Amino acid sequence: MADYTKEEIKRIEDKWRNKWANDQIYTVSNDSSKPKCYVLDMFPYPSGAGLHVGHPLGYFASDIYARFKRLKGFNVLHPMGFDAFGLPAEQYAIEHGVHPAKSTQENILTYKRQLGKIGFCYDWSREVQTCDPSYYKWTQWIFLQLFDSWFNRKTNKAERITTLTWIFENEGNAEYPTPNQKSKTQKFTAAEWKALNQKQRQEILMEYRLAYLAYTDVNWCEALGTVLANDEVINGVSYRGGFPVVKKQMRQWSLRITEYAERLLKGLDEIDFSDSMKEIQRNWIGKSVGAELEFEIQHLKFNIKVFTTRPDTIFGVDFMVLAPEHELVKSITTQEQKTEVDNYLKYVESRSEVERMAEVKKITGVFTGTYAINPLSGKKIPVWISEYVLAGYGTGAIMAVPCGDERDFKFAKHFNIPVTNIIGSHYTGNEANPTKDAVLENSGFLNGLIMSKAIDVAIGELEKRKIGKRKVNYKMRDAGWSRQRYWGEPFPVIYRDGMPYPMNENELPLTLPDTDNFKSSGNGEGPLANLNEWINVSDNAKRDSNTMPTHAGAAWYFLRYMDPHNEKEFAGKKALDYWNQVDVYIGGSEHAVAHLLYSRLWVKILHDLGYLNFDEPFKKLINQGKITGDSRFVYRVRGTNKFVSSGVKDKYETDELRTDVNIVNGLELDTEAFKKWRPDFVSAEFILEEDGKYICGSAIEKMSKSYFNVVNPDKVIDAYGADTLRLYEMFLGPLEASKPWSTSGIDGVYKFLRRFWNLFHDSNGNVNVINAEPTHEELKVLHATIKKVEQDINNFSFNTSVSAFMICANELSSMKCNKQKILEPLTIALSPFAPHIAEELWEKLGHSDSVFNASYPKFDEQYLTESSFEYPISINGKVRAKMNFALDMPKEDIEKIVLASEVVQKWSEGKPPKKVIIVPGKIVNIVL
RNA sequence: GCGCAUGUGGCGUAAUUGGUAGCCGUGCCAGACUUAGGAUCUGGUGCCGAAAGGCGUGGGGGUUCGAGUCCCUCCAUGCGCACCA
Repeated sequence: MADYTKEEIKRIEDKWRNKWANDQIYTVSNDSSKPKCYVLDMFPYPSGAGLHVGHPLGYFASDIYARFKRLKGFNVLHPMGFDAFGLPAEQYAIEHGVHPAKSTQENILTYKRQLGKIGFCYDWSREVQTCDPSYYKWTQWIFLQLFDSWFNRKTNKAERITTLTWIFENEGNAEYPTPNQKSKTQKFTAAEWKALNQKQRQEILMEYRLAYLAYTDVNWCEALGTVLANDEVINGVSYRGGFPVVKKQMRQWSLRITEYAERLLKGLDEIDFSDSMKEIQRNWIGKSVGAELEFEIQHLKFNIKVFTTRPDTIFGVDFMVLAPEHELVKSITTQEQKTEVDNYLKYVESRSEVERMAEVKKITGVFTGTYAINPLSGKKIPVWISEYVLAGYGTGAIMAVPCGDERDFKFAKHFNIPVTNIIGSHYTGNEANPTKDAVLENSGFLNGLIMSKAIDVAIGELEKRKIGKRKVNYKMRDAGWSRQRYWGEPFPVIYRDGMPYPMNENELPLTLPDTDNFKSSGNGEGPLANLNEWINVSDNAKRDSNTMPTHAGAAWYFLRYMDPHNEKEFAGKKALDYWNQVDVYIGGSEHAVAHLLYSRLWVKILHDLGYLNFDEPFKKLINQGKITGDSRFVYRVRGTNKFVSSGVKDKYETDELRTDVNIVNGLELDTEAFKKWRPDFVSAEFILEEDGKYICGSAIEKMSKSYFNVVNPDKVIDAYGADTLRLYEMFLGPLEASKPWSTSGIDGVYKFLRRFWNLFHDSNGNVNVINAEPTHEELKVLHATIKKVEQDINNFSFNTSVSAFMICANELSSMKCNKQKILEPLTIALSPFAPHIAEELWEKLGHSDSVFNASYPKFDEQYLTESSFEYPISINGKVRAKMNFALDMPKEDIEKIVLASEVVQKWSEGKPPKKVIIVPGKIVNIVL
C-alpha cells in the first residue's frame, strides 16, 4: 500500500537498480540469434566537476532507444566508458600535484555513481577506459598498423608497406609519386632503390606511411607547452585555455588523412548525419576542383606553379602573388626591390596569427621586381608578395584576376595595377564580379564562350600544351598526432639513428612510466623527456618523448566495446562482424570535425587492411542539443555589503555578481541561504522590493561551475526521482534543440507519473487492477498511444511521445480504467522512458520476470479506424461549422447536405457557390 | 563575407507532412475541498471585441479552393567556416 510519494519513489528506484545490477539484466552476449542493434553514446571525458543536468540528455535518448529495441526483440549493445586521457587532468596535476591517474579514477567513480542513479541500461561489463594499458595497448597497435601502411592511389585504399617496397624493388616509384607534393624525394628506378641504404630507404618509406614522422608546420602553444591539431586552435588561440598559438617547424607524427579526403567526402553520402554536420565536415575537407598551371618567370629559369578554380579567367590575369613564405621569393626578387621585400618579410614574420586574422581586411604587399609570362596570352605580368596568399593552401601562389575576384581587385586598386576586363559589361570598374555566366572577351581562343563552359576548354588547352592539368585541391591538412604531454598514449616506436622503428606486437603495451614531474621539459619535448631511463633504451636507442592526442583513444573505442576483454586482438573478427556498424550514435555537435573524422578515418584504414567489413563507423548520428544554464544575478551597492533587488537597483550604483542558482526559487533569492553561501556574505543586508522579496536578474549562458548555474542531476533525483528527471528532460523539446535548464514544468511530468501510478491503485494506495474486457474506447486510447509512441521513438521525437503518454493517462483517468488488458501493454510501452516505475508496476501486475524481458505491444489498426468523421466546413478557407458524415458517404451527398445547411445559406446569402471542394476524411471548402 | 539551421500564446512546445493553428505541460484567472498549503480536484485561458465578428505562425510578396508547411525576398538569432585562389 503506497502512494507515489517521494519516499516511495526512492524505495522503488533503489530496489530496482539493485535488482537489475544483481541479476545482470543488462549484460549483453555476442552470441545471439536475435538481430543486433548497436546504440552508442559519445563517452565522456570525466571532468572534476561531475555531471550536470545537461550531460545526460543524450544518454536518456539512447537509453530509451536501446530499451525500446530490446523490447522489440533485438540484441542491443549499449555500452559506456571513459575518454580518460587528456589535458585537463594533466593541468590539474601541475597545479595541485595530484597524479592524473589518481584524479582521473576519482572522477570516473563520481561519474559512475551519478550515472548509476539515473538508471541507464549500460552493460558495464564492457566498460573501457582509454588510459587503461589493456586498452591503449590496442590504440598503440592500431597506430603501428597505420605506420605499416600506405595509401595506394591506384587501388584507392590502404595497403601494407611491403606492397610498396615490392613495387620499389621492381619498378621504382615512377607510377607512385610521394603524396606530399613538396617532398624532396625525386622519382627513382628499381635499381636506384636497391642501391639505397637502410636509412635512406626508411626516409623514403616515411614519405608514404599513413602514420609518419616529418618536419611540419605545427601549431605550437607555448603556454601549454604542446603542439595542437588544427581543430584544437580557434581563431589563433588554443581551444583549451585560450592561449596564443604560433606556427613552428617541428618533427612530429602526423596521420596522412589527406589521402582519404575523397573517401571521407564520398562516405558522407551513405551515412545518416544531419545536414549541418555533413556540411561542417565537407567544409573542413574543403574540396575544390580546378587547374594547376605554371607561369614562366621572365629572364629566369624558374616556373611558378599556381592553383586556380577559374582557369577560364586566365586571360584576365594582371599580376601574380606569392605567399611571403613561398620558397621562390628570395630567388626571384630583383636587386632594386630587395630591401623592400626584406622589410616586408620581416613585417609579416612579426605578425602573430591572431593579428593576421584580426586584420583580414588590411591590404599589404610588395612588388618583387620580377615579371612572369602568361602561358596562354604571352602577356608580361608583375609578380608580387602578399600575406593574403597562404603558403599552406594550393601551391602558395596565385594568378590574380582583379576583374573577377574581390581580393585581387582590392589589391590591384590599392597598388594601382591596371585591370583587364574580360567580361564586358559585367564588370563595372567599381568592384570585381565573380560571375560564371558572362561571355568572355579579350580572352583569345576563349572569346565568345560562357565562362562556366570555358573552364573545361581552358583546362583542355593547358593539358594539350603541357603547361597545366586538371587538379583537385583540399583544404584539409594531415593531422598532427604528437603532443608534448604526459597523460596520453606513448608512441610504440624506438628511434635508432634518428629513424623510428615499430616495437613488436608482443612488447605492447608500452606503458606510461610513473612520475610526479608533469612539467614540460622545454625544447618542445614532452615531460617524458625528463625520464632519462625510460627515454634512453640503450646507447643508440631512444623512445619518443611525446604522447598521442586524446583523439587516438576515441577513434576506435566503439570497436573495443564489441569484445572488450580480448587479449589477443583489438576485437575478435566474429564480434566485429556481428555487431558491425554503430546503428545509432548520440553525442554533441562539438565533435563534428575531430573525433568523427578520425573515427571515420581509422575505420576506413582498418577496413582496407582487412580487419573490418564496413568502412563507416556510424550509420546514424544524432546531435543532442546543449542544455544551457540559467544564471542568477544579485546587485551589490558598490563598496558596501548591501544587495539591491533587481527592481530597485537602478537607484544605486551596483556591481553585478552571479549567485548560486540552487538558492534561488524562480527569481526570488533565499536571502538566508545567500548569507550562508559564502563567508563574505554572512553580514549581507538586503534592499527588497515593495512586497518584501529579493528578485534576482537572470541570463541564459553556458552551464558552468564558475557561473554558479550548474544543476546537479542528483538534486533533481532527490526531489522527484530518476524517472521524472528522465521524462522531464525528454519532454523539454526536440532532442536536437538547445534549451535552457528550467524546472518549471517538472511538476507536470511528476503529476503524470503519479496519475499513471494511480490508475493501478485505489484511493487507499492498494493495487486495484481488474481483469474485465476493455471497451472499444479504452482499446482505442491504448492503441493510439502505442502507435504514436512507437512512431516517435523511431523518429527520436521523445518530447511528443511523453506528451502522448500524458494524453493517454488523462483519458484513462477520466474513464476510470483499471483494466489489466489496457494497463499491462502500457506499462511495457512506458518502461523505456520510466524504467523504475514501470518495473514496479509490472511486478504489481503479477509478473516475476523483468518488464525488459517482455515484448513490445503490437498496435492494432482496427481499434483506430473510424466509420465517420466530423468535417470542418469552411467557407472561403475559414472554418464556419462542423458536420458529421460517414467516411464512405459519396461526395455528392455531402455537398447537398452542406449546401443546404443553415450556416452555408447564411454566408452565401442564397447565391450558388463558385466551387465546392470535398476531401474525404479531411475537409469541406466552399468557395463563394 | 560564405554555408547550415531556427523563428508559432506570458513560457517550453505540438500540428497525421498542403486540409480545423495552438495538442501536452507550465504560468495565469475563477471555483470546489480543506488541518490555509509550494497539496488535490473542476472549469477557463492566442490577441482585439459586450457580441456579431475581425486579426493571428519574424516582415513583405507569390502559388493554391486552402499555406506554419511550397516558392521569391528581406529581417533576427544560433552554429560552422573564414584572405582557401
